[in-house]
Amino acid sequence: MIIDRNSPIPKYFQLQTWLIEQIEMGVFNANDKIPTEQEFKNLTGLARATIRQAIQNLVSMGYLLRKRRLGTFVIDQRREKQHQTNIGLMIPDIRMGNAPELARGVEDEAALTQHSLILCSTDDLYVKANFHANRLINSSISGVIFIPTAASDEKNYQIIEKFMRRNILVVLADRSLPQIDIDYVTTDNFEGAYRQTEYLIKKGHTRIGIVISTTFNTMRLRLEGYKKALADYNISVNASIIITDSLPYSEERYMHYVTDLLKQRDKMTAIFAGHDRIALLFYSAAKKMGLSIPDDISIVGYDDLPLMTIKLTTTHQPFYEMGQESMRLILRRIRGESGSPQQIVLKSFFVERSSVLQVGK
Amino acid sequence: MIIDRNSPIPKYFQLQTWLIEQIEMGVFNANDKIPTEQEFKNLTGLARATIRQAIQNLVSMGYLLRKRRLGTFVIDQRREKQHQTNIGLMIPDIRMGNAPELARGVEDEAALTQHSLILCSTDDLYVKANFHANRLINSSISGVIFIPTAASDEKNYQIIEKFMRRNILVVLADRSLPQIDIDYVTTDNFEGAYRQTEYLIKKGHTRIGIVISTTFNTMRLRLEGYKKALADYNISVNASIIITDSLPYSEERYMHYVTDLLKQRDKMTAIFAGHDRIALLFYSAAKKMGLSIPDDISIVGYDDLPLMTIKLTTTHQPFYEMGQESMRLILRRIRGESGSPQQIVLKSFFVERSSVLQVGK
DNA sequence: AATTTTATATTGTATAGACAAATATACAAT
DNA sequence: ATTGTATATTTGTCTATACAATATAAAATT
Repeated sequence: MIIDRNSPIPKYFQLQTWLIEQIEMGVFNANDKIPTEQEFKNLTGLARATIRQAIQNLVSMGYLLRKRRLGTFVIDQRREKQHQTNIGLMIPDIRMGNAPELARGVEDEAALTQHSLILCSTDDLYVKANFHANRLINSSISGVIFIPTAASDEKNYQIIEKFMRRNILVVLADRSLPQIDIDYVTTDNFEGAYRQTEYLIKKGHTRIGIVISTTFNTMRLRLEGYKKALADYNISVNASIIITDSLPYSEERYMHYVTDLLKQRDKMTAIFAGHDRIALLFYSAAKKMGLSIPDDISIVGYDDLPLMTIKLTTTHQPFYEMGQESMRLILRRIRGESGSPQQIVLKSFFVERSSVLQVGK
Repeated sequence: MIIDRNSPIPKYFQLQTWLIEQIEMGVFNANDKIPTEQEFKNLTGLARATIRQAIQNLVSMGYLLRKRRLGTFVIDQRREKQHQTNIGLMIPDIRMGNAPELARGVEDEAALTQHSLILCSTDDLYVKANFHANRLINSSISGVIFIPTAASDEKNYQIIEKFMRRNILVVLADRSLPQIDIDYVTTDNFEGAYRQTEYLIKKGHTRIGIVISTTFNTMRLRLEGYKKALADYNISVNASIIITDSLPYSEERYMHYVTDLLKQRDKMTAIFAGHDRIALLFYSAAKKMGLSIPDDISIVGYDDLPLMTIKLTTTHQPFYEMGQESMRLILRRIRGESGSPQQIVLKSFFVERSSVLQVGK
């Protein structure tokens, strides 16, 4: 039976753990009435006070609710979860690129339903992500928006699983991971890059270089988009002006690539910079080498950072909306919407400024 | 005595409320031993089980701690507060200027003690600040770093008081408020502006204009620093080239001021832009008017935004450190450090680039 | 049909008493 | 000096019992 009278474990405690087990195993479901004190007395042979002690403990632990004359009922744990109103945002660095836009999108959407945003910067490192994950789990969040780190896919899965094991909702933003079926929100990197490369071709450019990191699948998709556009227009490219690097972006390293490429500028008339910060390196390097953009070389970027005075032709990614959508996904799941994982791909748009010259004709 | 035997209020409840009163009134202090069950029995005439019921309730409410053989002790509520590990950051907009730097400083410092940062953007509006304040209070934070909004001082006080009434620690960052004695962290805006103006003077400039908002005391201090430097060097200024505005910054309005000022450029050789974003407007406007910086006019900014390609001479404000210091102040208070409110003024430093020309000589 | 009363089941409050477990302290034995 | 033992104290566990309060459901009354 439920109670072992020879055990040194207190009887009230035996009853208490048995009850918790039943609830967690779903034998007693949310809002179910559990046996009355009298029934437990008959069931276990314990004194009413002992039974009360067990039940009372579970009441103060939030498992049970007692109603005079009516009985004792199991509290809906999911409902309780709705009262947890914190959402984690794990982002490489709030100071980087469009991270503030994304954060603000999440925040505004969260505020609509009285949710709060807990900010965690991972610096793209597994160790930091893991550290913050543990903290977030401890402070009992109901969901997390996670931008995978630059670590291996395996490591990123570990982080995600850690959340999922604890019933914390996970949405990936911007970057997705292969072989994992989970809600995510990203932008049309392939299409955006295709569109942008096509624009260069239509501006008369055929010799188009690219400098891009391949750390994240977003970047790899941009590279694919660039290649597809060239293929579709039957343009073959000199492999020496396709510069890729699997390590995360660093200014010094990329400054080398940029300078190298500018030195071989007889090989090309335009360059696709993997993102706006790389494009800016071209502006700096060009200035040093006495070159002018777009007169000596055309440049396109990607991201549309707020650059104020530099008129860079680029693709705007809707980071604010990405934040909003990620948050909306989590909220829908919190509300109990089930169904297969959703992949939301947001439209980016091309912004024509004046860093590309019309050539030929 | 403690228990009224004729009252319809349950006796255990009477004892319980009496105990809470004693604790909250400080009759029983943190770590004090309260009477034993036997003593309470003699004191109140209640049965031991009834006394236990009262005490047990306070244990599960977190007021008391029982130790076998030793007795029952009052838990240090302040110590307990350390277990609430969320800190609010109320900032105008995470996307604006150096807000991400500050947020990251707060976050990194908070992470050291396992604290989390809840991000709230106020858009410099009282209503939003109030909305977030209510939310933060509900999610039980232990402290808040508040950057006062552009609303009246009175309204800002209301927000602060709301937190203080609930024993939530408040630290002001960047902007301080008059007539309120509270912890704050800011930078040496007066000195920074003085230093910068002095630099212009030493570069041979005597006719120096300024465009600055006076909404916040940080800005007013910069204006004071500018005026003091000129006075110290016996330079009198044409009031028409001192342009101030008490409304919060808006790009369109300031573009007018900037353009106006550039049109009267015969009146001056250098301009002190209240902050870097205003300085950037000068770059844009100058470009349109075919002017060159610094050849036609010298510009200094303030803030040291990451501008990449523009070589603006400006003053760097240590926003990351400001975040760190704000967080450290809160942590010290959480740890129970008392003492009068602290005002921390961080040193900013002048960054000489190439937006100022040597004149005269 | 609507209202009031009554019965009853269930939890809530309260008492009395007994023994168990733990631990600080003092003291004894090794 | 360490280890073991005894003792007193305090909280912990458990039983048995009694009556109170409350909400539902059934019965009685209007």
